[in-house]
Amino acid sequence: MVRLREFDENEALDAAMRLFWEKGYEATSLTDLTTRMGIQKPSLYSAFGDKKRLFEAALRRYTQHHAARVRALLQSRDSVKQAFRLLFESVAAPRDDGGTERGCFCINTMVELAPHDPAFEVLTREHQMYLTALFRETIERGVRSGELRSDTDAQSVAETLVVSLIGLTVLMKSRPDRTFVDRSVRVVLGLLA
Amino acid sequence: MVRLREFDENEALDAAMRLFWEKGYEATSLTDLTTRMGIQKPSLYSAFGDKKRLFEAALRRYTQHHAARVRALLQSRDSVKQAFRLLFESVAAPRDDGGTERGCFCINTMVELAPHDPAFEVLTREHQMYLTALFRETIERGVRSGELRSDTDAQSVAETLVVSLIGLTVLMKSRPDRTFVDRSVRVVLGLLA
DNA sequence: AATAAAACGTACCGATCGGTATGAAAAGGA
DNA sequence: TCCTTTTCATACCGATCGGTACGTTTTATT
Repeated sequence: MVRLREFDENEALDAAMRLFWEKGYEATSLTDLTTRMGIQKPSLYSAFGDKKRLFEAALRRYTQHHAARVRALLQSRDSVKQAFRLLFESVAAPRDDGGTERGCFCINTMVELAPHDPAFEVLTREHQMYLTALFRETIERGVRSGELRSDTDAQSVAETLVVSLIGLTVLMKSRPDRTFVDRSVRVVLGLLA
Repeated sequence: MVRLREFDENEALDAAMRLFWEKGYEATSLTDLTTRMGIQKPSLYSAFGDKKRLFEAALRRYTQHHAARVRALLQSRDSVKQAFRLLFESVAAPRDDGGTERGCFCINTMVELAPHDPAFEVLTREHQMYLTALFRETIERGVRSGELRSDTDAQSVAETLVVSLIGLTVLMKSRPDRTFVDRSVRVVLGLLA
């Protein structure tokens, strides 16, 4: 029995993720979605449920990929300071391109949906907590290696770096001066000593 | 000649501001607006133009009030450290209320509209620059009074505090633990020394 | 009191919203 | 090959979207 899917669910979800990431939940219509996903509405509904459920699936996909990327980036350098500098500069990069400027999907969702939907409040909080754990572990590695001062409060510094990274990501959306961004990154990374 | 307005433009704009602040641009409908503003659609259009123009007027009103509030708060204490602590704690406050949790209208707009609308990119950037100037002047006051170290880089620290305050405001939307918030505020304010 | 100008309430506009009913097409099991 | 089951495409649903035409009511001026 059965007729099998003619589209790849992962590819379709990926397309939905990029669209929600770029435009947000409310500003993205089902027409936008079906066009970019390359499927029709009934296929979308049978595979992913309604718009909110599709959005949630897209966000979960994003947070998993994002967490993996941050983890890989932090582990890509022996120097903890270098690793964090790499991470912050990947956010502070100019992006004066023609490409799409999207920031962080999870942060966008924190602003648009978390205050009005407990499910997204939890989902976004858990991602920030996970990033904080990654940061703390990396800082602890730096303490063990002797790169960072032995009296470093890894947890507190990790939390502060997460807050700063969120702030920097949001601020970038207003395209501030490079000097502004560079100086604040320098000060923030100065917390690692 | 002429028949005069039966509603107060400032009151109506104030109601629109609170609504956009709470729900964002896309999620706020004209029906929501006319209901809360207490006027009909033709009155809204003749007084404020279309939805985007009304939103822009509401945001300008917000940034003016917000800037005045921050300025007053920073000037309310002789101690610069105390003043910034007051400001950051007003953002980090629990708000475990039944009231509306809204965060900062300007930050919400940075996330929702600035990346897709140059007018709001400029408007939100200018507000952040103004806040940065307020912070810098306050820090310089602390340096002059001897409360802060004389080698303090007022501009860089001001920029970093703005970034941190944005990050904290956004993070609050996911209702993180008090301990997380308190520790990161403590570390950030540690930049004032 | 007559008039002209502006704001009011109502009722409506086409377009689009998120979501679905329906029937044809496709494919594994018998 | 026939049947059953799922997916596909089309066409459609009521509701709501942002925005406006229009006729009435109000008011300052003459």
